[in-house]
Amino acid sequence: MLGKQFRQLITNEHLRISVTELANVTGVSTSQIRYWERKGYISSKQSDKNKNHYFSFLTLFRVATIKHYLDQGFTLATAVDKERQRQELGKVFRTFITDQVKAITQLGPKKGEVILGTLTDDPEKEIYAVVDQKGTRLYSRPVKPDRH
Amino acid sequence: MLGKQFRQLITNEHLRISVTELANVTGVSTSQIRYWERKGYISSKQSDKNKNHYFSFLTLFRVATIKHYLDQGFTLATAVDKERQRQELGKVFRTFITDQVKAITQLGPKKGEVILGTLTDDPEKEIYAVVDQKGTRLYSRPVKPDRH
DNA sequence: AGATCTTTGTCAAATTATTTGACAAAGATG
DNA sequence: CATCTTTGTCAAATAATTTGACAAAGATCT
Repeated sequence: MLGKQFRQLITNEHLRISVTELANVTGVSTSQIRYWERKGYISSKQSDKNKNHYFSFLTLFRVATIKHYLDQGFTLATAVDKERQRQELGKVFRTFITDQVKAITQLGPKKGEVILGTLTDDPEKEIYAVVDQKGTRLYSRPVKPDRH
Repeated sequence: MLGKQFRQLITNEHLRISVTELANVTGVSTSQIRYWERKGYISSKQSDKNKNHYFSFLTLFRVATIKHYLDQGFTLATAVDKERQRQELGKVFRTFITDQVKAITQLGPKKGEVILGTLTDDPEKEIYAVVDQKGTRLYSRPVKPDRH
């Protein structure tokens, strides 16, 4: 199922971006990133000396969070602390995508459905979102019995 | 709100990856990617001749989908056709993330909540997911009246 | 007030990564 | 057999990045 593949792409820990891209997307300069890495606040993957540094999506989230706190006026060390305390909202988001988004199916031209699964306190009800050109709308429906 | 920033990072059309990264993540070789671009099946951003080609996340999804169909035995042209007919599940997914994920909040250490909004056919009920180390669970609750 | 630390920017030499045109090759199709 | 599709490989040229070094501004400490 393609939906599963897409979700794996998003959460793929091997998906990585270059330092320049990280800087462009987050607004944190490459020299800041270099310094933060030297301080041990963030990490990158580098197969050998002089080779490119690559950053994971989770690191991207973390850098964006640290930047958020720096913009609020905190010192770098405090921003890093607060980011750590938040336990990486990026991971929450990733777990949600991986475990809660069950399937993505296509219904027709420019129309699809995202299946979110059953309610924990009402397992007879399944939640799904309809996505089309107007946006998205959330619905519930009774769980269909398995055909096999 | 940080949750919004994270969602913007995922759906950010300016987030881009290099051709080598696209090849690594999708399993499609760089010479295939070059050929597909020459054929007009996919596109990249390139600020000038001889500069790096950069691919958007949506293009990443599309390449992955085309690869999926090639692996099923279709010719390249047919795979591209089928991908076009699917209207890019990646866009469905993106719209879902952008419009349906309302907020991501943190409740405590390694625990958070993803707010999905109200049911269209029952606007008094709000759906949310609790994310923790066990995974995720979906719940509904009455909509709280606004304080402001 | 001076010393020290934090944080970020800039530079240049060295190295890696990518682009590009060209060509080969295998298999499919006409 | 000719032509097209699709992909791989090569090498020269160019871009992108790394790295160590150093400067600078502001905060903090003594």
